[in-house]
Amino acid sequence: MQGARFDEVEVRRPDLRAPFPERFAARLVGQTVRALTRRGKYLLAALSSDETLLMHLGMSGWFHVERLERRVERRGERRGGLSADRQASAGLAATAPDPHDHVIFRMSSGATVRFNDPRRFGTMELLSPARLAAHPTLSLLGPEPLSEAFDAAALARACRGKKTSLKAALLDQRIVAGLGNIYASEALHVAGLSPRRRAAIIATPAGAPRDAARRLTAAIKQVLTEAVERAAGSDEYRDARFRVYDREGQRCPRRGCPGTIVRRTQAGRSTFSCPVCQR
DNA sequence: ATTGAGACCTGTCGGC
DNA sequence: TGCCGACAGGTCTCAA
Repeated sequence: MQGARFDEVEVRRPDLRAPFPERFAARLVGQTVRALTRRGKYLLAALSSDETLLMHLGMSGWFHVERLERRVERRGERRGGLSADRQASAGLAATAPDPHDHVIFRMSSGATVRFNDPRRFGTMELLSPARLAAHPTLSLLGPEPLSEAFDAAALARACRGKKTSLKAALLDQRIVAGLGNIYASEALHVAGLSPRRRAAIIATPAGAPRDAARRLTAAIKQVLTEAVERAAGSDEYRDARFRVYDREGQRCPRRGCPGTIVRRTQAGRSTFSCPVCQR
């Protein structure tokens, strides 16, 4: 998409979690994507008109990219290796779109980009610079977890005085941007911290980082870095093997730990942890 | 002001 | 085989 123009925009189902912007397709066609970036779980396409196309995948959303130059695509994708069913659905797309393909972008580069989202929790917004800057969620996002700005001091400051649990704090996008339910559990396990402890325990009353803040910050960076490396080009969600997520009743993977993974509900979400090595 | 619960929507899976 | 409830990766709103 980057550097390419929207030649055709097909909205096949305009009612995602939020309704589509007025005249969404008409406003996109003819515009060029100046840059394609990410902030937290949001994707941003900066457009030639200075507007931004803001996209979120929700729970079940995904983008499928298909190019006209098939040979180029095959070579490019070999390293990651698409799963067999995804290749099959790619072949089908041209003739019989999936009923959950809600938006289709046809780009001047020859790429066709389909946004598919069975649960329709995803969103697409088209925002002026002013409305982008004032976006109620985006403007409040915390630091990028893999940036230098995210360190033990920043995490401790954000958690200072918080009565909520560590798990809930990690899911709060204002504290750190982009962690979801899986990697919140994973990071707490790596850090050896119980998801049920109060978030405030990682900071001194003055907001300075305790050792737990250092361990947690390092653990977040570690699990995300590993996940990105593993996920590049593959179906990460289905293929991934997690330390604790979705492993209730199994042995704790920490060397020498005799614990068994438990699942508990916190703030309406499943949390997985080892009650022996996470304190 | 913070916090947790419920809502949004569809698909899948396990149990009976 | 078929039906039913539980559960799923994320926000967002509302009421306590």
